[in-house]
Amino acid sequence: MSEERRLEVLRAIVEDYVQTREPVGSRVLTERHGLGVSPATIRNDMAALEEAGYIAQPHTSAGRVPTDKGYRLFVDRLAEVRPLSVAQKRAIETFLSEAVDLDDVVARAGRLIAQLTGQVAVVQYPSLRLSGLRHLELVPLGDRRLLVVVITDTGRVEQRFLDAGAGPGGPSDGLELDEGTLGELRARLNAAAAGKRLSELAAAFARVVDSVAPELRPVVQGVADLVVETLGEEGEERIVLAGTANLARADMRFEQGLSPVLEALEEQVVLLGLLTEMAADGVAVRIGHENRLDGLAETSVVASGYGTDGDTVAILGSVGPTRMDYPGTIAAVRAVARYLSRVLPS
Amino acid sequence: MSEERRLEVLRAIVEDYVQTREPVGSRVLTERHGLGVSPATIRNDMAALEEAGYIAQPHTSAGRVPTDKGYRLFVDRLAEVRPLSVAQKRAIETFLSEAVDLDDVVARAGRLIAQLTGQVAVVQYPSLRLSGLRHLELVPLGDRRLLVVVITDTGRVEQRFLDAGAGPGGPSDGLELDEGTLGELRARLNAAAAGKRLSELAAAFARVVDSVAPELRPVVQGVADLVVETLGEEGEERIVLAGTANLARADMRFEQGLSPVLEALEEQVVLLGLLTEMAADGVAVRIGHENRLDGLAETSVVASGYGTDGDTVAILGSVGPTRMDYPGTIAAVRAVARYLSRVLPS
DNA sequence: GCTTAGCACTCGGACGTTCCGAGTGCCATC
DNA sequence: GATGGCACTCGGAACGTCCGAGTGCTAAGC
Repeated sequence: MSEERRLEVLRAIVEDYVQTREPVGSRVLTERHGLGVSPATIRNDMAALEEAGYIAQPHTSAGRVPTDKGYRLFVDRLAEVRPLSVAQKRAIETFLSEAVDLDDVVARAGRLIAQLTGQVAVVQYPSLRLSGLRHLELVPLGDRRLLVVVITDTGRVEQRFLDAGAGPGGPSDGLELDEGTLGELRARLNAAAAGKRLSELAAAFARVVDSVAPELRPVVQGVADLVVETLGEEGEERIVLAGTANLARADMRFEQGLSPVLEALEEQVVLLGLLTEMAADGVAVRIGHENRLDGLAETSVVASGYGTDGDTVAILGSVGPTRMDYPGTIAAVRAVARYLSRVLPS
Repeated sequence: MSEERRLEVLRAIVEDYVQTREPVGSRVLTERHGLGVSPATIRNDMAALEEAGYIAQPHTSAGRVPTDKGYRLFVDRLAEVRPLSVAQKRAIETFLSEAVDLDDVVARAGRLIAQLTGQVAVVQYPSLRLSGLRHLELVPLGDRRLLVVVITDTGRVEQRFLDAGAGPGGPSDGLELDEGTLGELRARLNAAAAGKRLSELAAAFARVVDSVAPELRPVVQGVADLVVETLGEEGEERIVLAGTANLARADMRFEQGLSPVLEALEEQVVLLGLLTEMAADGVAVRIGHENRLDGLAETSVVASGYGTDGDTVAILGSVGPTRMDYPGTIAAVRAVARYLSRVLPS
């Protein structure tokens, strides 16, 4: 009973099951995959594989089905990379390069993954915390309110309102924040902050605060606080989904129904946590119960980071049933992550 | 056979069916709703209602089920408005007012509707075409590229790249778009455009183009074109969904499965078209086949416009099975639309 | 003229039984 | 160690029966 053949049997089971969605028995295994031994032999191997926890029987007198552990072994040792076709690669490249802005880039990446994998795509916007500041804009709204617009070097644009009259020691009622004053502030703040990461920003702003006229300090401080808060805020991470309809396709029966799956996907905070955990070099795979979320117990997640110059600024991936085409999904996710990194504003 | 009682019977059928999800027969009708007549009488009325197309039998020896036409009559003439509780209203108000920016407002509105109706929420971002321009920002990116940021009076922020060297008669290679020049342009453009709607913008910009130094004209023209294009572009309309998981709940069986429903909801362009069609004073209802989308043949859409000062700038609504609680859904959609209008930046 | 009681009729779905075949584990043999 | 043979299990399809909800119709009643 060679160890090698046993693995071969596992691979055959996984591939067959992924394709047919039926528990696979010893006979079809010998017929459809050229294993060159008899069903009885296979049965012995299967018994061993079941003993070791790689496969299981839904019920007596049914074929075998891979377990999470079985898929894990398959992904780690048995799956062969299957590169995309040239046509597919070109399609990805052109589709992404036609995007008009960051929203569009992210949306297109999602649609690509959903389409290539036939599953649900998850794409995180470039994280604000990992982005540098490109430009800071102050827009007077009248009534002493300011609109602060933060533009990052990853292309995100965030806006916040600031009540310039608020806070202790706010400017006296007579203070005018005219376009000239604002322009000066804008120039100074931008000069101090350009290109800086969150960790360096607070200090840079502090120096600006000290350098302006005393009556302006509260306002500048307010702006500085708001910017730091905006870039650092956990809640501002954003995720988009695509291809949810794929989950409802007939060939995607989930044991527990898809309610829990959809619910898990809607919990953006939790989902984000899962993705963040998965950040790693290259593509990471979480199978079934490996991701702790109950709703995703019957699903696997294939994810990869992306970002300019090897800097990971966010994560994207594909979610599907544990019984998914791992090689294909991994190839698709990797390809989209790569092209996305290339297209991002640098 | 009074006309009045017949309508009463229809109302009872709709209400009972919505609640129980079972075809309703003549007996339970007399028992559960105080109609004061015998089952046989009801049967006569039912035969008439069926003849007129308001109800139907799934099969012989089953009770009756309302048709789309029946729901329509119910909504138009029989449904009583059921105002939300004070607690609910307060919850809406506080939850919306805690939003930190437009994205957050829209997302929260969606979650509210999804939660109040137990269905899928659809919320459109304030339409760019219906928004006025609040502020225009020009950010130099070096290499003669500009980032043009458009901020509307509805709070949306859009960004576009502009290659200032492109186009016929572009600036000579030596031309520097320094901060000073840009500042001047920014001020002029904003002065010309502030508060203007799309229709008036082109003319206003044209005057600015004429007033600047000849070598700057191509750049200014480029910015003007880009802004007009951005505000006018159909593709830039945005929609978010919330509560998709509600569709998968056990009590939401669709005849055709929910695949077509999810697919229809993912087709943002088509969905947007549907919502736009529904724009009207107050809340509009589309029942079953009334909305032409095949995927939504088994669903109804309840939608309402929202916007400051009675100006409708976008639409939001709820999508659920035709067998939905119309009074409750209508009340929820209307309430959220109202509070949203109040919270929007004015 | 509308309402009602009575009654024959229909039909979907629940329930019980049978039957079949896929698939297994084990054992003796090669 | 691999294989053929064999008894065994069990899920699910197929089929028949039965029951009751619900109907439409007719004739009698208010």
